[in-house]
Amino acid sequence: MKTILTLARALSDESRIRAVMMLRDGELCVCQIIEALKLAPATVSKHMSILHEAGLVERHKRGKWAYYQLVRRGAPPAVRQALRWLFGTLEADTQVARDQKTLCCVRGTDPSDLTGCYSTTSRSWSTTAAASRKRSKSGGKQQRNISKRRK
Amino acid sequence: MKTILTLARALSDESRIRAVMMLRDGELCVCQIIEALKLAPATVSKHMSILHEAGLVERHKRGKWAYYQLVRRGAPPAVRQALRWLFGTLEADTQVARDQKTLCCVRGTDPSDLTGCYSTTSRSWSTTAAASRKRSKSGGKQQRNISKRRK
DNA sequence: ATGTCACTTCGTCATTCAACGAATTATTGC
DNA sequence: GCAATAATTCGTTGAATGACGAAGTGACAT
Repeated sequence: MKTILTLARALSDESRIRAVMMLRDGELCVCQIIEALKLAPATVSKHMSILHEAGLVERHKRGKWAYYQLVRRGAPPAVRQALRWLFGTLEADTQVARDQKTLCCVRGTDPSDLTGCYSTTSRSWSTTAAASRKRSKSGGKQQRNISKRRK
Repeated sequence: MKTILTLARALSDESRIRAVMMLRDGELCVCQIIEALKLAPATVSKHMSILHEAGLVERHKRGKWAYYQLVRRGAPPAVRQALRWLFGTLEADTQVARDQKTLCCVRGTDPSDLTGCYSTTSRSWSTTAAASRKRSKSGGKQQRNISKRRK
């Protein structure tokens, strides 16, 4: 019961579902997930930790980067079944498709080129937003200070 | 995405999971679920409404009683897969087993013999507990909504 | 019609939780 | 050593959620 409750809770947040779906094509560095979700590092870290505790993802560090990937063999049936459920249901989801498109840009990039998330000269979120905007080539305006990511 | 989020949220509460598992062997009256979960009527009603909105259960009234049952055919794949996931994972769960044992007593009882949940003279939960204790071995088979007995 | 019963809905309270900035840890490079 | 970077942990805040009692709704009995 505790198992399935932890799993259901882990999957009851849109950002975490998106993160799981993003990992379908292979491991990702935390900074890449931050890029795609456009959330603060602290928030993404917490999300990944929740997914990890539910047994859905594995973590391994390489250098100063932390990479997450979906659990592989050895995963309990409850977890694998939950993942199949997700994959099957979100096959044609628009948000998932958008994220995959975003990851096409991010995946080919070395983590060291994604710097900006942790800039000390300005807030992380705004730097993150600015960086992503620069990458996506629109030098538009910048939404300040409030991020209302509520599901 | 909305679908799977609603489903995951619906299944991220222990009481609701227990309710779903209890319905595996057939429909139940709300008052029977109240008995088994030992929660206030208002709380159980809300839980069932959340399960209903997620597409996991159906509701139909007979007389003044409301019965819930698991969705049958016609249910979307996402829902059926979620249910299979639950059933498979909680196959040997101790809480689910306890509930089934409780339901052995409650299922054979006519809803009209379960009165006490809505007593106005004392708190519902304590009355509920008292009623369940009092109603030790009342025979009687599954009957329609005919109140054959007044207390 | 009046009352009772079986919920359901409403309003409230306490807890949980997602989001963030700040502080901390860990790793790399100078 | 020291600074910079990547990620995590900590502490706070506001929104969502679960619990309940009270009030409302509809069905049935008298």
